Amino acid sequence: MEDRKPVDPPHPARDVTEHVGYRLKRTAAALRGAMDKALREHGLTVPQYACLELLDQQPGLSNAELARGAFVTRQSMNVVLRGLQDAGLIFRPASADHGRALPAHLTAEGRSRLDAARSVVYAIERHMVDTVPQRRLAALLADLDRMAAALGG
Amino acid sequence: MEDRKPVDPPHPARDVTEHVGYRLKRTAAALRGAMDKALREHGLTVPQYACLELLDQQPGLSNAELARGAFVTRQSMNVVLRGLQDAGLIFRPASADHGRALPAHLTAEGRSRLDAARSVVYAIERHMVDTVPQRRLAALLADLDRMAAALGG
DNA sequence: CCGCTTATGTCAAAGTCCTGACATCAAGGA
DNA sequence: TCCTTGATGTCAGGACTTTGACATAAGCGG
Repeated sequence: MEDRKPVDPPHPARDVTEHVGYRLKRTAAALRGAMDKALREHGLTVPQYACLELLDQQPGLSNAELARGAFVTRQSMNVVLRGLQDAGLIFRPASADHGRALPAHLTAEGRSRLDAARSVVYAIERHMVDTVPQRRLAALLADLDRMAAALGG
Repeated sequence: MEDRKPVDPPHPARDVTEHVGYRLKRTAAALRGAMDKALREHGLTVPQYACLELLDQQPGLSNAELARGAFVTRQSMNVVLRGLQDAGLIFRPASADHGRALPAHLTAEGRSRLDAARSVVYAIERHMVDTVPQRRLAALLADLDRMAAALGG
């Protein structure tokens, strides 16, 4: 145990840029920026795209459920939904049959717009993921999950 | 039917929540939320804390340099700096001797506030990092770096 | 020396997002 | 039954961030 010569303690690195949190934010910011730039050419924002993607895979999600899925508040998701609805990309019934939750669904145009945007987003993600060794990918996903769970995500 | 065949293709997972980008955003959002809640008790926002941390390790950074380090625009960082300056946590000379960049420095109060906030932030990060197996940590950092670099971060 | 490029700080305007608050609705227990 | 709890949709206000633009200043090559 005393053969350990580095003066700096291994855990709290002296440089913040060495911290996991900093790297995490850095990578997330880079991904957000790349997606933002690519989606702008398709007339979509990142939250809008996330909303469409969620609705494609789980039709009928309510505003609150979409908000949790996109990691924003209900209020923010509400304006996103209004925008998508005004653009004719999604459809919501005027009133709910059960409870207050209004189930949202993609329109035909919404689905085609999503397909177009999906191709560029997937290309970005592919380019990003291809830089990590394939056999580490599962571990990476698991680690991200564990960290999120530890923080109450 | 055969035993447990991988019906879903391994690469473009059908469920967005399986994508690396989604997990990344999820984890980053969880960390941001935890930090936001903890820092609020210290009267600091996350960008303000990031700014103090950067200035502690690299005194004399300019507005633009801090903005790049905190992954925000120069305009946003300018607002952050004004707030920190009004609160007496940082100090900037009124005019620059060389160029237009105004080097910022922590005040004594800024340093003490940072020390207090740092303890809770480090506790959060420690709790998060402790969930990933120690021998994977270096690989995790490397993978995050590679992904950010691939995206031009 | 002069023009060009790059980088910086700043301002104005808009958009985005969150906090706080309120009313509604379903479910469960006293 | 009542009513407490939890979840949802919505509104208003403010805080934060970004986009676009402009003027200034250093570096460089002609």
